[in-house]
Amino acid sequence: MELEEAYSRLLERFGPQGWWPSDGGFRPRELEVCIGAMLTQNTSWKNVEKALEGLRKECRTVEELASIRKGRLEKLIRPSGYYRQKAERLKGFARFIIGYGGMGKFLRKVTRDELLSVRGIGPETADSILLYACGKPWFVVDLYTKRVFSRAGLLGEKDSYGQVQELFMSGLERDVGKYREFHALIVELSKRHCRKRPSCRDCPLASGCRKML
DNA sequence: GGCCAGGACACCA
DNA sequence: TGGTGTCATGGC
Repeated sequence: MELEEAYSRLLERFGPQGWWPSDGGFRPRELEVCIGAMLTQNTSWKNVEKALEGLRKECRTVEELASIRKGRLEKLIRPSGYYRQKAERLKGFARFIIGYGGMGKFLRKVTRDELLSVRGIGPETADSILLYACGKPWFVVDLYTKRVFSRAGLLGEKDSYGQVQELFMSGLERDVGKYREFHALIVELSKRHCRKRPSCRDCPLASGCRKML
């Protein structure tokens, strides 16, 4: 099975996921993706939503994020876990964006290396921001991507982030919409088929692997 | 009551 | 480079 075929199968089964930013009150709305990408590190999206819900009431711009008291920010994002670390890193990220020239310039011009220089932003978070906030074609690799596609026989269990990303970016049409949907569909596949009691029989990709993530 | 979620980083060999 | 401990809440 090739990657384009895997994408088609997932899209047909689960439909479009629509992960890109809706209007949640942050300005610009892409800021929600940037914040969410950091808050969701090793954390379920449900908990992130709780944190965003509190945050959006009093902190909707990078300027507000940079100036809010750290203790207050910790309280607001507490449901997302690791709240001390994340509060510190979010404020640092906000200062970085302001120093960069503001959200507008940041979204247009920031590079992957520049993002990786920010404390708290690693490869997956950087690519999530580039893809879902900046609209640049960087494929997001997560643990699920590695596990699902190594079981489907398309990559090795121990391939590095860069190797996996290269495989997807060379094996797919370079298209932001497709990259966005594909990553979201892989997460959806993992949720539905690979957790707890694996339902492998009708798995669209690796039928019969019978393994949990 | 244990396990784990849309990771990153410091530290070590 | 590769392995390990740490950070922490909430849902199931």
